[in-house]
Amino acid sequence: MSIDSVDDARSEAIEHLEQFGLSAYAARTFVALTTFGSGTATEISEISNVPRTRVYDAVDELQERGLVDVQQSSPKQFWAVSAETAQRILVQEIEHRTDRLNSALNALGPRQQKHEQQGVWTVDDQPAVTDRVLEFVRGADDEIVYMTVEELLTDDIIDALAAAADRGVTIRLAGISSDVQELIREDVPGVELFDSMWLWSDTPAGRLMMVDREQTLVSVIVNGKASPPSDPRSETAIWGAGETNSLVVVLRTLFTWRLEHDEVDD
Amino acid sequence: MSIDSVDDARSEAIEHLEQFGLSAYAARTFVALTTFGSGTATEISEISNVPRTRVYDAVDELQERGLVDVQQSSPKQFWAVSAETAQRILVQEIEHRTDRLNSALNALGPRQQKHEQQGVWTVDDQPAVTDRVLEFVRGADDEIVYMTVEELLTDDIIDALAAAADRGVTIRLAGISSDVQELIREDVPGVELFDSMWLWSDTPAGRLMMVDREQTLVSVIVNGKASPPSDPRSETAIWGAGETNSLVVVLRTLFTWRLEHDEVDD
DNA sequence: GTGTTTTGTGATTATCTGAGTGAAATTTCG
DNA sequence: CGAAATTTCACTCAGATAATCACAAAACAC
Repeated sequence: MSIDSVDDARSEAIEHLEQFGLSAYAARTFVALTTFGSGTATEISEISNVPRTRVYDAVDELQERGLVDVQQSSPKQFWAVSAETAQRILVQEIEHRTDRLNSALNALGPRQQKHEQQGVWTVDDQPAVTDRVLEFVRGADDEIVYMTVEELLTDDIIDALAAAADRGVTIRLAGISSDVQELIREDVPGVELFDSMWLWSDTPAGRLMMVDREQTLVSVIVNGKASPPSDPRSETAIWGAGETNSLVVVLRTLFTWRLEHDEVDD
Repeated sequence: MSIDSVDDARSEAIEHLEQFGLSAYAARTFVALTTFGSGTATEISEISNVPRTRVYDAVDELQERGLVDVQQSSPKQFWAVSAETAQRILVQEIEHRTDRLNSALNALGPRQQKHEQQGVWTVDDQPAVTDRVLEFVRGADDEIVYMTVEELLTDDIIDALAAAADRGVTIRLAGISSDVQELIREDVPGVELFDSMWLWSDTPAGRLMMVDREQTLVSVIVNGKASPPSDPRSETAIWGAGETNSLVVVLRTLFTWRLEHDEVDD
């Protein structure tokens, strides 16, 4: 293990600890202590570059979080919990927080979801688009039509589709190469696969979906812009909901025609 | 649901969102949007007290985290994801972070744990003490002696003890009322229970433990100080490790005598 | 089409937290 | 007791973020 890789790990650990709400001093102190297990303020200061006089504050902070124990002697000795224990402590804090956040948000009164909407919303970045797709799939009652390319048919989406199928939702999938079709059939029983070459046969792909004929989403990969090989996950989507929503109307027309036409071939 | 309870939930949600790294404006904007589902900058400003001109920055921040979608019209409309989705997004971020943190910490080189130590370390607050107890139990190889009162024999400790018993560690427990003894026997097969009235029969209880005869921990409940009914979870412990550690030597002597003496009665 | 209001963007100021520094108080040890 | 180290405390400074303001662009009213 080279000096650099240790230094990298060190600064990465510090960075992440700060994101858990620790001060810079506390984070650096903890990392210093973790490499040794224990040490005095002077020792900590030397390898962490934390001013010696402020090590004590940093340790106080860590102690309150249960990450460090102290030996009441002079000079004081400080001891850090193991990486595993630290992780356990931090994760537990987070879980507690997410629970409280969730109940607080729900206490604000469940708002009226879905239903009629006028405009069209835009979502940026692939993870966010995937989130929206998942949300739609999870809320589906009757039918899901989903056209995409394999790169965008990730495991979490397949799982959500399978769950929807389980509760009786009709799944209609398109855009899958025949190789993958078999796999999908196994994972999502009852899925209905149909061709879709009439669209983006070779274009910079995206997704196209309709749920219960009243929610629709269209996305495109937009890495054609500045730097093609830079970030392949730049995707932009628009979506709309409601019987009379313009985007819904357009896509429903398209899909309906396509699906009916398909039934003949099938 | 009264105004106050809604307000409470609101500020609590804001507080927690900030702890996830959101700015105050972003947090308040998100909460405002969550109550409505969607709205314009002016509407958001009115109920969130975020300066209208700053709502846009706040929304940018939320958009980058995938918590809000935008409608490109004038006036712009903003839409917030559901509480469930928000939680999913945030938890996923956190999980990613803890993974990276853990590997970074482990990359710092596993330090030499346990072994000979000179002094005794002090731990404050009940959760932290429990953490240390758990750490000891998990690292036990041969034998665990644990004396405590029922309040401090929580489920996670019982689980850890059961796991230790599974891998062949001898468990010797004391301080349990006979009512609970039966339960313990079921959860931790092979556990050895012995009496302990010679200590703290009715005193402000604590814990006393020894692992592999080379790690020991003593704790006391200290709520006798300022306000008795204030915080019942104020516990302070000291622990030490190593064959020759003074605390270990003392406790080992006590325990050894006690255990041998006990065998006769048993 | 023009004047007025609303909306969006950018620049500017104020406030606050936390990093960094240094001076006193305490302790240890010769 | 005095010197050196340790520990605590008070203070300055910088960067971030909250808050305000000024202006351009768009929508609306008439």
